Amino acid sequence: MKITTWNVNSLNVRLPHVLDWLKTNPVDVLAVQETKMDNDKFPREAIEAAGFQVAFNGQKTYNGVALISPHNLDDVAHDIPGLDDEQKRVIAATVNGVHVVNCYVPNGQALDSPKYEYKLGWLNSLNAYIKQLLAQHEKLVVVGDYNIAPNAADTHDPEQWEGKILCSELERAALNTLLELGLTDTWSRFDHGDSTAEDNKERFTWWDYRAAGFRRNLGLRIDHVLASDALNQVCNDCRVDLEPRRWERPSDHAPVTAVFDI
DNA sequence: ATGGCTTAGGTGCTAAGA
Repeated sequence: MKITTWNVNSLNVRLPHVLDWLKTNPVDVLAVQETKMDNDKFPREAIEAAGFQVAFNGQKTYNGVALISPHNLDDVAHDIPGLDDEQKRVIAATVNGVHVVNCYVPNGQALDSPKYEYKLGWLNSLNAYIKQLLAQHEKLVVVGDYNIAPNAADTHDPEQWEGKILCSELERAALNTLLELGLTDTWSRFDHGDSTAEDNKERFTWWDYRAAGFRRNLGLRIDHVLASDALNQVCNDCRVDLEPRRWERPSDHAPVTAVFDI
């Protein structure tokens, strides 16, 4: 079973990329973030016509998440229970017995921004939600754009990013709390080359559009596939696909796929 | 050099992303 997370940065713009990528990458679940469209604008027909089931939770202009699968999406759930949040950032469903939670974690903007407080509170609520789900689902994956680089090596320039948004102590602590509930960052288990090599793009999932960020590999690893113990034990790969980042008019994020022997 | 580019909304610019 293959499960992919991809921040598409507008599904309106990126739908052709998504459908093209799925043709050559037959994954079991594709979790997308930043669809940036209301539910009544969602291209359900185009995705279903390509042979997929789809569930979506969107809003105009900002945020928005969706799950795409060739299999049935069961027990679809939206948002974080008990969290009063206008922003559409979470959708979950069960696919072939695996419960998949797709998250678009708030960016936070800067440590002195109210958005940073929102991000930390949001992560606190996510942790409580995932704790409940882990008690209910042995096979659980929590995927998405976390907007957190877990370690210094997950940035192109650890000195530049030290303590900055996406890399701050409290953000990393919130991610660690999530992992300590019983999840593993599957990417970290596999070899991705020299983590200090400037030209190694395999270690990042996002590159700034500005200043030729992709060519110069000004990247961060902020998109993750976290797996419960039962799934982690049968995970045999997790890696980023750089190809769609090279296509014309790409998303600034690349897809990350984990493979499970189930 | 805290900019660089890309998106949405709306039609000239601002806001937001990370």
